[in-house]
Amino acid sequence: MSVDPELLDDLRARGLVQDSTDPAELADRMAAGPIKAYVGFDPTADSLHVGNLVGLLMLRRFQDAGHHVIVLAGGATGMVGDPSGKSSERSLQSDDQLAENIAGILPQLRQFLDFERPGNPATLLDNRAWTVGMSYLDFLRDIGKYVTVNQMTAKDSVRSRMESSDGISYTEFSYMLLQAHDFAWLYEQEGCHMQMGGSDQWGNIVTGIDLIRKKVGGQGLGLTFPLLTKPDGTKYGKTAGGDTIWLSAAKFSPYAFYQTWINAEDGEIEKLLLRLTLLPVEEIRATMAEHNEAPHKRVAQTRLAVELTSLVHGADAMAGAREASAAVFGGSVAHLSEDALEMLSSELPTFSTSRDVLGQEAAFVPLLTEAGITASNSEANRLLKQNGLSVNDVKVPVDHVIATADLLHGRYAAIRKGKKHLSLLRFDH
RNA sequence: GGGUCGGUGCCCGAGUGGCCAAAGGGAGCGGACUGUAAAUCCGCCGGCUUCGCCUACGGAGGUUCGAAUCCUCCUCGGCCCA
Repeated sequence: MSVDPELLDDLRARGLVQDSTDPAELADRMAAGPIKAYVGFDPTADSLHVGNLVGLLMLRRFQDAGHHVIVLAGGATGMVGDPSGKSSERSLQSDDQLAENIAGILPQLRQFLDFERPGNPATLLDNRAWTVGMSYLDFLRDIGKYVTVNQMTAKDSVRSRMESSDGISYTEFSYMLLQAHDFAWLYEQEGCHMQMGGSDQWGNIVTGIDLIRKKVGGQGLGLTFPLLTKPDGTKYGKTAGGDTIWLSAAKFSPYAFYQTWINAEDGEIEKLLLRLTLLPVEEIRATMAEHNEAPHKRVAQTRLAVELTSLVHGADAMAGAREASAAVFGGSVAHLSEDALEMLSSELPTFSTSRDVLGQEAAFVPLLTEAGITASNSEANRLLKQNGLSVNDVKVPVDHVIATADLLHGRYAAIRKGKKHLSLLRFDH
């Protein structure tokens, strides 16, 4: 099986290499033939989010280039909690919660890789398999003996926690050993010689490489990619509103997902295309050139939204999201057919309510709150005062009475909050 | 354990008896301008039956006509000493 010799250069061109072990050796090993690499994901929630996407795609890039990849679910490490990037101790997850989270992320971990590919099928492993049965004494003798506390406390995230008043529990302090053990185990048992991760994982990865050297006498490889950050420097994974951009359609709708990327700002778009899509670099450059010719056409944003939504939610869901977007932002919602509205109701936040309120004085404001369009009646009143609400694309006054005349096809009302937030009310009982 | 300083709205952070629903900044929301962009500007930004009322400044009591502001106890945290 031959490998794509361009992979490492491609990763560099995309800005996906933050740190790596000896670059020359890395290049040699990757060019010499298929190498086996892994990325681990801890089940901290019942879904992965965009922040995890970079790592998943990293594996995908390796697989596509002919390498072997292992995606590791952190069934064991998730029980302990990685202190990296965390300013305070986290509470442990209950067994039930953990099981639920694993069940949620496993399909997502599978989704981006090909487990049937002839020659180099991907492998999914759970570190619980080789950790759960290990006795504490064995762990201390076989792993702990090789790692000095000096080395562990040198790590920034550990150090800052040690200096903070809350301190760091022995449990979280030990996390790094578990991860190092994983790497060593995979090295020995699976012939997996390389670990990748976000830049906050560098310390954990290096600890694993040290362990491999001391315990097995082997030479592990490590590579980290930059964490995806927003223009303000904060981690990606959250929308402007502070909601996490989940990969699960149930937690973050394909429409909302699509819209997130459509709204990406110009200054970010090239970086996002490079790191979050599999589009060839030259094609991205060409898209950017086209975009810069006529920025208002938002070619790059559309490209990003289409690519990413298809990748994460599939072509059908992407098409639905795109149509909904076109309907919402393309023209007047009021002219849509009943079928189109029906379709929209599955994409947009839709609230089903009773026809009783129609024509009632002062029923509109509480309805908005009940429907979750506004957080409180006060907010609804405020928005109305500020001219920020429209029904079927017509701005409505403070004393608006929702009535039969507001209904589209006898049962829908499209409520727009500001410019971008469209919800549907459905009066069907 | 002793001493000392502190816990304010989503976050940071002013406020030491009435003019405090509480300065200022950030975030967020609406509006204008645009390209569903960025930047900028304007407005809003606890709740409610909104000229007023209710809830709120770690918790519980108390002093006072009146407390985020004073007192007592509790609780949590910083720092210093042991």
